[in-house]
This record gives sequence, C-alpha cells and structure tokens, in this order.
Amino acid sequence: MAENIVQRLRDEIENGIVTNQYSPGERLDEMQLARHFGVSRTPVREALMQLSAIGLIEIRARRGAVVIDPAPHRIYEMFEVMAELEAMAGSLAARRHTDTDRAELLAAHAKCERSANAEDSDTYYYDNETFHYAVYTASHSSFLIEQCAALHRRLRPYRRLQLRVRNRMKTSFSEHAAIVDAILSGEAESARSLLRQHIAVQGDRFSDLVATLARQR
Amino acid sequence: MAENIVQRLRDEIENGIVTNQYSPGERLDEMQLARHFGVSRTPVREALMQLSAIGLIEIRARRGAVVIDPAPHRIYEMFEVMAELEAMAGSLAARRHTDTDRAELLAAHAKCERSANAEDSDTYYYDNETFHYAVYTASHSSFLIEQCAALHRRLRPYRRLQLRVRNRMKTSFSEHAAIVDAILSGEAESARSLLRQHIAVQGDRFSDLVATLARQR
DNA sequence: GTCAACTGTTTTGTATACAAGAATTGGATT
DNA sequence: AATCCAATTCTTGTATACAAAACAGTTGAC
Repeated sequence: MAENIVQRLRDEIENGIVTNQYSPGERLDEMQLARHFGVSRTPVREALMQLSAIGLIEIRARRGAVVIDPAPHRIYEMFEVMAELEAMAGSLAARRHTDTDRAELLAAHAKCERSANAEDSDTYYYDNETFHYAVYTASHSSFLIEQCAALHRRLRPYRRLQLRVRNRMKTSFSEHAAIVDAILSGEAESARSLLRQHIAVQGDRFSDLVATLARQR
Repeated sequence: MAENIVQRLRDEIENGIVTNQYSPGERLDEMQLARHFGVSRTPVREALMQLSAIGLIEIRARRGAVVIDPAPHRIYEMFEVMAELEAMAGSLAARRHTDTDRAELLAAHAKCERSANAEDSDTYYYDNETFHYAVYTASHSSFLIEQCAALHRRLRPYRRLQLRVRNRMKTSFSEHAAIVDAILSGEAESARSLLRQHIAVQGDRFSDLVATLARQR
C-alpha cells in the first residue's frame, strides 16, 4: 500500500486548486475525488479536512466542500500581508545571508534576467518564484520561510495574472536588481522597503487585478 | 446528533494543547481521545488532520500523532514573525481605526491598568489578550486579523510564561500606553516599531524564556 | 548476562456500512 | 403554466470492520 495516501491527496487537490484546475466556488465531491484517485472516501475526507484548516476550501455542514472564492478585497489583504512577510525576510536576509545564499540569490537573479529579456513570461514566472524563495531561505528563519512559502503558494494564481500586465516583467526584474543590491550590501531597512513595494498591490495594480479576475470569470 | 463534532473536537484538542493539558511531545492516542469524547475514531482522526495542517501536531506515518515540541530557537522565530504581524496591524490601525476601535482599545487598556496595578498576572494575561485583539481588529484587514489570531493562539503557552518574569507586567502595561497613544494619534510608523519592540523576545527575554522552558520540563 | 528473533498485542490506515440531512424530481393543485 | 409539497435519491457524517505495520514481551541462543 502507498506510503501516505492522505498526504498525496492533500498535495494533489491543493495543487489542483492553486492551478485553477478546481476553480473558485467549485464543489468538491468526495465520491468523485475518491473514484478519481482510486481510493475510498476516508482518506479523501481527511485530506479535505487539512485543506479546510489551511483555508483553501470551506466545508459547510452536510453540504460538502467548496473551493474558497476570495473577494478581490481579500486577495488584496493577502498580498498586503505577503508584502510584510517578504519585507521581513529581506531584512533578515540582509543581515544573515551566507556566501551560499549570495550565490543562490545571484543565480536566481541571473535566471530572471534571461527570461525577462526573452519576454518569456511563463519561464519568468518560475524564475521569479525561485528568486523569492532564495530571499526567504537567506532569512535563516525556518518558521518565516514556511509562512512565506505557504502564503506564496496560496497567492500563486494571482501572481500569475499580474505578470500579464504590460511591462510588469521588466519592472519586476529591475526591482529585483535593487533588492539584491540591498540584501547583499547588508542594508536591511532598504531591503525591507524595496520588497514591500515590490509585492504590494498598490494603486493601479489593484484595479488591474480586479479587472483580470473579472475577465477570468 | 451534534452540529459539528469534528469542529468541536478540533477546538477542544487545540485548546488542550495551548493550555498545556496535552504537553509538547505527548502522544495523542486516537482510541483514547475517541473514548474520552464519546465518539468513534473517524471524527477524531479528521480533527487531528486539521491540527496537523495547522502545525500544532505532527502525524508520523503509522506512529500516531504527537504534540509538536518546538525548540526554543523556533519559538523565538515564531515571536519574531508575530512581532512583525502585530507591528503591521498597529500600523494599519493607526491609519484606519474608527471611533468604535478607539473605544475598544481604550477600554482594553483600562482593564490592563487595573489588573497590572492589582499585580494579578492571571487576569492581566486575559486583559492583555483583549488588548492585542483590539489592535488586530482596528487594522480592518480580515486576513491579517486571522493570521494574528492564529499565531497569537499558538504562542499562548509561551506568552503566559513570559508574564512570570519579574516586572514584566508593569513594563508591558507602560508599553501598551505608548502603543495606544501612537495608534490613536495616527502615527503609523511609531505604532509599528513600538509593537515590534513590545512583542519581540529580545536580549535577556530570550534567555528568560529558555530558562523557564527548561525548568518546566 | 546480553542480544536477537519470534510471537502476540496494540494501533494506525483504509474500506465499507449505515444513518440522517439536503437536494431533486415528479405530481398535484391553483 | 407556474408553484408548492411530498417522496425519492444523493451526499455527507459517523461508526465499525478489517488489514498491515509498529510495539512489547518472552524465549532461546551464544
């Protein structure tokens, strides 16, 4: 028998949610999922319970599980918190980064440069993710890393949308440059505010987000 | 039949953990819990799955659930993140608080004054909690409020320990005064740094924490 | 006396069974 | 034709059953 079915189901369903395979508001039928994964309802339910605890789905009593469909306003709030957590990670990274962190950060940055120049937004999306994880890692706070990773993951679908906005990729990359600079030269407060600015969905970017969300539905 | 057994179990077990009724490292036996609550193993398991997703317990394959026993270093990291989240809440509160928020904040602060003067650390513990929730609420960011509440709850046992440190109650209260002042006068950055200082476990306070933890075990 | 292997027990992981509430469909009435 | 009500069907929530792995205790060999 498989090593850990519940864990696998949890990851697969979570992935299905953040990749929009299961779209917001969609009902998740236990039997259907069970059949799809070739298991009984029990492990499916246990996986759903975990996702409910994380806040990815909502389980209404005797009415099943549905994928959470956050209002734009709530997505904004999530980015706001993400901005603060990343800012914190950047600040710590500036003070604590090792030679290895420096290398990782520069490598991730170089990757972003290539994909940004190639105007390849799909690749940039992944390279950008690598870059941000490099910042988290350099913070050397395991708890913060986990929190950042969890929230980052949850915001994945919306980050992707944002890259579609005109010139966002180039702007993003040049912001990265300043961030790398601040971190590597140990300017904690500078890294903090640059990252906060980089993540936050401010001004026009919020209306862009709302518009794209509306279009998508 | 009860409205929602799993939810109830989740809350009861979680409460048992944060109140140290189930101590760190302790094994949580499914059958035992089931008997204790007068239900079958199924809802117990589902509740445990949720707690595992939140990070309060760890479920090792075929070896059952144990209450997470975080290293002092990790507790420090958790406080570090808590400090940043509360700082953010304070900053937002300074900019967004309503008249109702102002009243709640002042009321909570007055309560703290009474229990601090009475040197009643048990009551102060609860009043302090009310005070911090008032700050969260005043931020008017539902997601941030939830995040703060979740982490606050998780850190409950350690906060309680900290209050036992000599004079901590009085110091805490006078810090609150400055925080209230900053928030109500709209000084966002001041509120931010005051709250960060207030929460962070810096310098001696970390050794105090470690010592108290060691003594407790 | 110590260590290892075997056996019996306990406990977890998954499947299935059953009960109860919600959704749905069909019919009757207006 | 539309609406309301009842009966049926479907889905969820909980319990139980069963299989497999971990654990413990005992016995036997060196």
